[in-house]
Amino acid sequence: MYELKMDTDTLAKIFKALGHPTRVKIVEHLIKINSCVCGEIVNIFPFSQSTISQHLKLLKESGIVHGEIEGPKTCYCVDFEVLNKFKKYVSNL
Amino acid sequence: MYELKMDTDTLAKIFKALGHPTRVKIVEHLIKINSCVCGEIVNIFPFSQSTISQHLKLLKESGIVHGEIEGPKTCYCVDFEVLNKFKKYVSNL
DNA sequence: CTGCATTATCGTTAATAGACGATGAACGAT
DNA sequence: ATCGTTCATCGTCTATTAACGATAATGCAG
Repeated sequence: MYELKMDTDTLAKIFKALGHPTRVKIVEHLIKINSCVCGEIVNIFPFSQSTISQHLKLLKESGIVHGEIEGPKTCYCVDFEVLNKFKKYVSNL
Repeated sequence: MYELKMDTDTLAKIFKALGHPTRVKIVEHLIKINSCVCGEIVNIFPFSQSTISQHLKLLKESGIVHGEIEGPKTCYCVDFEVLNKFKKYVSNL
């Protein structure tokens, strides 16, 4: 049903998405709270709302995170399907 | 003796270094042959020698790879110390 | 319908990355 | 001492990234 392996381009895109300290911290935070989180991500970091929004967009485009609109807010959470495939790849390096 | 944890900036630098398909393949290759390899890396990829040299430089700067000069050649190999810490981080995500 | 809160997008600017060819540096062999 | 091999670095060009403020879009509350 699902692809088992990730191709190199997909992997590189995820690596690239994680290639910024702020995005690493965003993903760590999303994993830690283990649920979707709406909005307050912006308040955690010393950057403007638009900058964080851009980081989230990059993370979404890589597939490691997805966001769902819930009314006026947007809910972000880790895509554990993708994360687990990614982790499996790294652990097999 | 060694640092056990990698700080976020170091991690992000490694992720970033792996954030390009060619560099992913270079690292995969270095791991597969499990030894230092001199030179012929350039021949594997359809890019110029200078481009590959740049990619290797980035990988070296991230710490995941190191290169040693052996006479007129340069020997590249994975720094398994760094790689293992990195793998441990990812597996704990 | 008006306004408020929330998030995305646009436009800008400066910095970094990706690719190349050309040049330069280091070494071994002749 | 010169030549060929190997690799790094420089300069250039284009494209992408990171950050911001400003603006737009969405949906809820009144």
